[in-house]
Amino acid sequence: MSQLSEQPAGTSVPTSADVARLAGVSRATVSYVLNDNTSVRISEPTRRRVREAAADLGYVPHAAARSLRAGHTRMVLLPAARSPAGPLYQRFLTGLETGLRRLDYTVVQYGSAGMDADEAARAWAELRPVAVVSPGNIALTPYGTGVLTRSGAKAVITLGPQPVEGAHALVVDQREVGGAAVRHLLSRGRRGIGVVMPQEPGLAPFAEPRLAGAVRAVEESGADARVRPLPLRYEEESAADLAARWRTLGLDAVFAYDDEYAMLLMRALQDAGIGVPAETAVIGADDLMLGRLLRPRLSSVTMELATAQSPAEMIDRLVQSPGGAPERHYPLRATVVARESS
Amino acid sequence: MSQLSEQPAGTSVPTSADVARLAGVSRATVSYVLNDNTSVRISEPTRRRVREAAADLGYVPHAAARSLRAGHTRMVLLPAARSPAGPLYQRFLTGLETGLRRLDYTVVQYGSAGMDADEAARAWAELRPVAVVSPGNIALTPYGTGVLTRSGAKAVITLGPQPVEGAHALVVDQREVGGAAVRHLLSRGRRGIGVVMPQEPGLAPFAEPRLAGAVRAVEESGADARVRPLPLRYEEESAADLAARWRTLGLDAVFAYDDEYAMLLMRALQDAGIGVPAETAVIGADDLMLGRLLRPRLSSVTMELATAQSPAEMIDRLVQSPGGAPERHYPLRATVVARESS
DNA sequence: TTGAAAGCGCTACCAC
DNA sequence: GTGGTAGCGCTTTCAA
Repeated sequence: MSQLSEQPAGTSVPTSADVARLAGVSRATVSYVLNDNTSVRISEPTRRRVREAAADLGYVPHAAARSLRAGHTRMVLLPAARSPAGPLYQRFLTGLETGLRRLDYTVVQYGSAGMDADEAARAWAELRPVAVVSPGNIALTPYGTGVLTRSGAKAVITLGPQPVEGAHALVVDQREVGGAAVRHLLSRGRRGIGVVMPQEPGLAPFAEPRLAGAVRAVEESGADARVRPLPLRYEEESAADLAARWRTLGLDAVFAYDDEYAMLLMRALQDAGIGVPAETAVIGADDLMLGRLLRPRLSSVTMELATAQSPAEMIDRLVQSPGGAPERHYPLRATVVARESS
Repeated sequence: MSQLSEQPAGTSVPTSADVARLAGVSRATVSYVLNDNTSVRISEPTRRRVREAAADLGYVPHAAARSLRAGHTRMVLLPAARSPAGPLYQRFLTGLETGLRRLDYTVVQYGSAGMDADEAARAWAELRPVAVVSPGNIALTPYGTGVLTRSGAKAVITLGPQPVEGAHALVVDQREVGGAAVRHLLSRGRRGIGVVMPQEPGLAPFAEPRLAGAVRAVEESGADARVRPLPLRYEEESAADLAARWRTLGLDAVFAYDDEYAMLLMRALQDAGIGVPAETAVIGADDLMLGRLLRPRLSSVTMELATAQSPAEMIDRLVQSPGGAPERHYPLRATVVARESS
């Protein structure tokens, strides 16, 4: 058994008072030393004694007590995304976390499985986060933002396809994705354009605006073209059904929602003897590696978040000067990577 | 402006004292009512007055204050997995979260980007979680588990490929995956077996044991076969290089680490004119949908966690009766799904 | 340079 | 039935 005891039932977790006792100083001094408080001068020997005592005891400050005393936390809460943590969101998350950590925030993802929106908002509020960044597929109601701001959150930010009343928004406008895809297909001379609508739950908030953007792009182009939504489940059978009906649909192109659905559909089309791109052009989205491995190589819409400030800096700014009118940012850039399938 | 004010600078967040004042009762009564404390009888009119006051003010209890008073939290902390949130881990996570929430725990993922292991453990300990479940690719040292248990964590559980001293472990023994793949290939009469070793950072803790399992499976089979590790980056170029050298390697099969690497490599082999499975058999792992869409259809090793108790129940049990010897569970079942590529 | 003490919001013990 | 109040661990003002 090591010298650091496993607290066998009786022993309790060390507090700053324990450190003070062991170092032979007061709790105030402990606090000064461990927080490197500059507004007070502590002699070097004392500092060392305190640090050693803290290390010996394995002392770790109690975040709850600290923030209770401080009257606020530095916690940024991210409701954990429900369904598909796509590569874009994954990158966003990593960047945000590192950025915020650098600014000395604590980043916490809160899983809210099986709560309704307002219930979840109250659960988040109990932690008194200084900011909440809510991904698009998590419901955040105006009531929810109210609860959060009233509980002390200085910034409530949504990432969804649509803004939420009362909250700042990084509007990831999915219409751009559909628009870019369709403009590309039109420029290739395609006029009968299918748009895959995934039937998986949770994808509708992304799929609907992509379709809307596709429709709008056709309208704006003035071309004599049409857009047709194509419901599809992420299963081979569903894709085979669609492919079997394909020639009755009179389409010569399809925007397949994303690369994974594109792969599914393209495979089904090819198996049904429909030439890609000869007879039907296919384009996906996300520019996954897998698209480059298909034959024909899959065209895709890439997305990136182009914000003036980094999201972390934006949050920091909103936290430091709260109370401004809700901001709306539209940072999504959609670009087509044309390969062989379109 | 709605009746629920946005706390314009001056107003502060409502406390139970505010609720008490508005309801004309004491803070104690507020606490009794809002927590449905049964050991004390409160009249129905009073209950209603309190609830109404709380709702009017938008009162949300302060988790930090509550747990400070209680002396413990019900927070289960999961260090956020760094790199690849594979489908297996994704499912595990969702199940764990719902299970724990049902048992009234608060589940929180803590992003520890860019901290070293011990630093991270201290950061987690500040939140005084009652349990910590650490995924495999997050480093957890014996020192780290010490810090956590000493700070009051009743259960520290690792999910990694290897157990950690002092912590309970759900050992996801990756060797099984390599073993299953290789036994399958041997049964197909293959004798020169390559094992892809991804060069991406963070995958080594998974890749190494898979290789080890592959080697052991060959030894145990007594077959006159050999295993050869094949470094590969997840890039077309790297795969093309490997494919160009393929015939010099004298291999007739490859376990490609997972389905994505398998797809990459299979494509490169085919492009280099190497027949799959005629000349070389290929098998991946994870049984992704994409494998079924390839031609030939990709064989794969599926994994599932088969635990006696659900992980949530296991955590609850460990929390309720702490202090037992570290448990080791080996819940990984690896099964081969043989398709056309092997 | 250090220490004593107040008080953050909450719950639970004990009086009334 | 309801209220007063101590005290969880921490920081910070004020005194010494």
